[in-house]
Amino acid sequence: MKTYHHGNLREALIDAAASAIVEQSAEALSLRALARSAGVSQTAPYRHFIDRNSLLAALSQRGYIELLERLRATESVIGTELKIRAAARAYVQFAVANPQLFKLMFGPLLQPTDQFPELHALVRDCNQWVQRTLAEGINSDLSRQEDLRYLTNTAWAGIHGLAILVIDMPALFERHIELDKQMDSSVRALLMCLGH
Amino acid sequence: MKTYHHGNLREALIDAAASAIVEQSAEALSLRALARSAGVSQTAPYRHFIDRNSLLAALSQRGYIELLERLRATESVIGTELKIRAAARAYVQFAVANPQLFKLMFGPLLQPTDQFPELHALVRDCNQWVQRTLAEGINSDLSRQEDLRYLTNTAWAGIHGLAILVIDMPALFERHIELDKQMDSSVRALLMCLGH
DNA sequence: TGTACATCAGTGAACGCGCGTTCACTGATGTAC
DNA sequence: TGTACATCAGTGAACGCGCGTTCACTGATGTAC
Repeated sequence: MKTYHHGNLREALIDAAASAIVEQSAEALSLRALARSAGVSQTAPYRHFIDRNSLLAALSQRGYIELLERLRATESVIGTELKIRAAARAYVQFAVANPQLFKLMFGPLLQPTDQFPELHALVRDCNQWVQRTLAEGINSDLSRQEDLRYLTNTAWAGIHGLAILVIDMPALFERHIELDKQMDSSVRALLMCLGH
Repeated sequence: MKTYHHGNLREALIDAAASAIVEQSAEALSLRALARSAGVSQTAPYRHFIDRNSLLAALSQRGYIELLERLRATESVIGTELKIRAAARAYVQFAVANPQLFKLMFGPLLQPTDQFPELHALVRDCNQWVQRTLAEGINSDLSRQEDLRYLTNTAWAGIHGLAILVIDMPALFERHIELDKQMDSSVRALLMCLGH
């Protein structure tokens, strides 16, 4: 059964990392542990990744791909407000479902991402998707193009901050606070700030 | 000059930690390095802290004390909107000035804080101050008390998210984005969401 | 004022740990003729 | 179809690192009489 050649070690290692990051922070992941859980010697990973950060970059990439999928899936929603709402919820739900991965993706560990071109492109795609979607949701005349960016940043910060607070300060959301209602409240604020 | 007894090693170690955290994340701080930079053997810290986390908790405490000072200093501002604005700016400015410390304070490393009663009390004070200040700034009738909390969480998330994005995704704020203007935009959104 | 002694705050050696990475290697696979 | 050989994807030992923490210790300080 066991072959000398694994066949798909690269993917298997990223799988192992994806499992491990459910319970530990990305900083706590070690190449050796991942190799172990893929059933392979500790030096085998170096056939597929030049170093530890390259593997983490691949993991982050996978996260961005899933996040983008979830976000793009909301494009079919009809109506500006409902669309924005669906996108914001998808964003927060992804973060809550994958807290450590989310923090790897939006954290400083792999930044700047210039070193990892594929990841870099995905980060850019994701940022652009968010900015564009929010910009399209704006319902008021802006005197200048520049103001648009401040507005979309503000809106994004509201959603991103909710995600981070839920992950890092769970105590805030314990007493009778339901995440669904909290998201509704935040989405309402977001829409208001976009002029709805 | 050098005495065998340091005299104030406890504070000196926290000082060293405060210096070190300017450039590294809290995770990267090591007791040994801090002892070294305090000019003391690597085991000396154990006279003052039972373990590494206790020292980090003391550092976090100091951060909360400063943040609370900065926030309380805004209480003298006259006028609800200006007061909220000043508080939000103080919060973000503290985060930007002390990014790694801010992340230690609001991050998962020391959470739950039950283990460190003094820190725990400060965290609670800070949360309460923020919630109360935002609640006092609300300018609309709320049908139920419960809704208040969702609203203040939303408002806080907006500010906290801005702080985190500025720290972790600096690329977002590079092109012609001025932090001051961004804060104004976020504060405007915050006030709008509180009913102004 | 002097002395015996308890206590406090340091020291330095050592333990055991897991890590990232390099190195020379070997077994498996694919390909040219 | 068979064989020689290049290439690929693993192995296992080893290096050097810094860490948190424990231990028995010692020098400095404070205090009771």
